[in-house]
Amino acid sequence: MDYQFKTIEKKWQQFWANNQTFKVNNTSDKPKYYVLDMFPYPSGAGLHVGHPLGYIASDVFARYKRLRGYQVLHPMGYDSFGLPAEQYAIQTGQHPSITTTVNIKRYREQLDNLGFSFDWSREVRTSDPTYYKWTQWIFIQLFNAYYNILRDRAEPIENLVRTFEQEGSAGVQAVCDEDALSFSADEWNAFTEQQQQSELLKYRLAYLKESSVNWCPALGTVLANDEVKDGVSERGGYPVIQKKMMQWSMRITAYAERLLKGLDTIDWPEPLVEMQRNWIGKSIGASVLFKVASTVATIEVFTTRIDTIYGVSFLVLAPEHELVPTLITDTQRQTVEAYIEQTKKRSERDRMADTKTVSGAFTGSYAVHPLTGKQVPIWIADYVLAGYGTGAVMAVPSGDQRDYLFAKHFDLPIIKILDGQQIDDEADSRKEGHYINSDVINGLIYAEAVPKLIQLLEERGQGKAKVNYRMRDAIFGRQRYWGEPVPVYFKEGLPYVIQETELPLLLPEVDKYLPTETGEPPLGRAKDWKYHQQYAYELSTMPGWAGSSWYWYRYMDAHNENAFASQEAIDYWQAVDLYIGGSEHATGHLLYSRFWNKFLKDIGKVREEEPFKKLINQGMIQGRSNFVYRLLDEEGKGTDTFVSYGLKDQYKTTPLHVDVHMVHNDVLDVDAFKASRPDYAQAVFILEHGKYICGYEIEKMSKSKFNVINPDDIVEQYGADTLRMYEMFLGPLEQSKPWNTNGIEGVYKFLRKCWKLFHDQTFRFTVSDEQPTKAELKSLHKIIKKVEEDIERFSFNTSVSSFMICVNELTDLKCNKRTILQNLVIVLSPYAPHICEELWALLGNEPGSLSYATYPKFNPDYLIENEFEYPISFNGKMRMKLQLSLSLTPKEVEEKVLANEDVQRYLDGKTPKKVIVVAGKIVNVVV
RNA sequence: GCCUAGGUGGUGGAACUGGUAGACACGCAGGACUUAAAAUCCUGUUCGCCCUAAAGCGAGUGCGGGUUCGAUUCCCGCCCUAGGUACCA
Repeated sequence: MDYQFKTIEKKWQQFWANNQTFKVNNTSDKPKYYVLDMFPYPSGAGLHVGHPLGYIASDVFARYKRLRGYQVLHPMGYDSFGLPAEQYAIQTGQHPSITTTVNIKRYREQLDNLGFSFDWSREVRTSDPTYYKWTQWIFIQLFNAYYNILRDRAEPIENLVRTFEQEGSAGVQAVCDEDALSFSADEWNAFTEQQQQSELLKYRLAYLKESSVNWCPALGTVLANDEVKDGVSERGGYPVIQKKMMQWSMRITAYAERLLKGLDTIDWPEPLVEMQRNWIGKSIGASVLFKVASTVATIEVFTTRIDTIYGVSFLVLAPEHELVPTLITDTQRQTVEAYIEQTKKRSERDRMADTKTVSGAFTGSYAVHPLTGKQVPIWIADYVLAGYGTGAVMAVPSGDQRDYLFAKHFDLPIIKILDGQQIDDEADSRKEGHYINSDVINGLIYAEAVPKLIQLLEERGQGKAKVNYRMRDAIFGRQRYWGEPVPVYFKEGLPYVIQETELPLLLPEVDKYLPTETGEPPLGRAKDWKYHQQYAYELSTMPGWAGSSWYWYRYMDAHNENAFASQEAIDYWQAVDLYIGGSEHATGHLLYSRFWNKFLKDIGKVREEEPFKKLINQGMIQGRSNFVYRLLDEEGKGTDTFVSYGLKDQYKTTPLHVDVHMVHNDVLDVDAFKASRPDYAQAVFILEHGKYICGYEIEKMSKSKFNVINPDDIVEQYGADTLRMYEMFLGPLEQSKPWNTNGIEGVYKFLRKCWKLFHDQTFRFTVSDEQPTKAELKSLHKIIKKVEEDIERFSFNTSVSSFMICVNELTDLKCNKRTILQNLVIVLSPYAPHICEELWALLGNEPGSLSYATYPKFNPDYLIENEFEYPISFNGKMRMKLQLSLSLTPKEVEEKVLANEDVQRYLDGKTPKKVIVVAGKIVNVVV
């Protein structure tokens, strides 16, 4: 029989499922390897050909590792809480869990079609109560913990309480809110329960705090900074405004330094590491206190250039700075208030867009320079951001371009502080030279000035060295229905977590998925949803990233009812060895996951500081959209005439997306187009060379662009093995590239050739037990080595090419030797598992045993040739080739080359300066 | 602006530590088989020059320099594309 991919693929997919071929245990003599994919959100649209790219790569790798003798954990699950299911519920009234279940079923069918080696017995769904029970459990642990700076780790909040009881707050070094109080042990013990709890909330790692949040009125929810793009919501594109609300937050800032340091210990793509570094945004500098003249108030500023302090000629505060109202003098009141009003009106977006315009207002007050004692004016301006540092800066016009422009604009003094500074046209931020006009540091250089100033400021109590981070604490609440309920109830206005034994706190049923009439989140609709009939539950749910911040541990022990995973499972699997997913999660999921992992380590539940040792970003597969060009009439309205791509510039046309399924090699199937919609039935075409040529563009794959290619269709036409190999063949894994089905024939042909190696002309299975020839062994061992090297460095595309070469060679050699083919099947099986299983069984092996076969050992002896055609170049220019034995030493090669007649003739009596023999194979004669 | 990655035939791409640039595949052209088509197989395919042929010559990896016997690879300057980020003090 010819290569019948449909029968073969169905057969083996069923076999794997029935025999649980890929089920793994949590104990084994084998070394472990953990290959993880970023689990998908099961959207209603299903998978397109772009989604499986990473899954195929990870599956190839997992299968390869299995052949190398590892026990491989390779699971899959669903990040099944999320907005689309909820939006759908709001529109239709259908419970999100139903939508989710239906979508998951479809995802599973599509995934099963591709022959992945997932251990489905470990599937997780974040929206499943047996799963989110543990998400809630982790939340409780975070609530019951604080960050001890001295020991640089999270600790139980009871430790903190004990310290407060015995010593008060004096000796405590912990990460906390700015408004944490100072008190003695006696004072603490005299606090009411309410006072104590409200103080502890300032230390907890999961805490409630009034904060300014991104509120999206249209979605009725709070969004994280990374869910807001250009002032509108990432999902849906609705406007977002700033609003003060009591919000659950995660004290991720406590881990800022560890998150930063950990980046040096993991094997991640450099761009991604860089993104996380920028996101954390560490800057080393100093904070300086400026007294406000003739008051007791002080303004704290943060600077990374403390050495420029003598160049300060004014202070600038953010318009939102809390001290601003007290600083405004009567004469300035009108101007300043007008300015504040004006900045409020400008959206974030406008403020960002126009960074050239200089604006600001003088408050009327002055601050006292801490070192010179001189008075400097205090201004407000919107180039200073309330959310970064202290919301106030010391302005040094000579060294900072923004300060420079500001000083020029408002005619403020510019003080030169370094002897070499060039400040005629712009600020000079260089640190070279010796300080001038700088009192105690005059004549010093940068490296000397900084420690001296810090010491001076510290002695006077006017400043200190300080490290500032850009990263903010992560907002953790969402005013939505379809998420994990926060396991918290309120007693006298203060939050308490529920008993662990009462978990999971189930998501209650509601009549509608909208906010209540009084503006409460949808959970407010759950009547009698109370903790012990008495206290009200928290009504917000957790954000999308909660469930995905620890899921790789649940795969280790997916059905454990007593812990999120057993100690044995965690000890065996440890951490993810290889994680494959998109780079869009750089500062979201991947940062939060590292944070939770570090916390779980601190409380002794897991053993690794970093969860994902190696990470690969697969590129996005984009769609290739096709366009037709509709002729416009004089009024600019569309007509029934369509102009071919090459002629469109001669007419007035408008481009329209056309379904790519009606286009082949950019030529439109005119009849299919006419039949596609009733209003196209009368369509007339202006053709070129008798064809209608479509334009094209590379865009994201989406329904609305009619460019979605469903993997099911490809599998139907060519089979899963072809699709798998083709996606790998398309280009480097990490690179984004448009989908183009044109080249798939080549891969399909390859698999058929493979099949033919094992069959005679009448398609009868035939192999020979004869001894393989040297040439055949060489071909085999080349591919053994190549695939090994390629997979280890994730260069899957070049492997596919090598397979093609190998099979072409074996075909030319008419090789049907059992030993060769048997090994070829093993090496190929990670890429094309179905056909390989079939051939493996045909070769007489036990069905299903291929997945755990042993990867053949490479023997370099077979690659050694006796004769080789040496390229001989003179001064780097190729002149001739020489047949020589490969076993010669470089010295012997040199002698043979120089003795050669043609070489002698070329040299024409001259003696070469030197002869270079590279890697035993290339000879360059320098004349 | 800054950070990061990249720029190679008609197309996707290969060339791993500097060593025969264009592997492999698509497409295209020509041919074989066939009544025909599909399938399959063979030949050619970086560009230019030369040519009856055999063969040969020159240029060539975004642009301009440099290091080297030798550069797609290393260094300097510039241009372009993609992703990230943005008044971060």
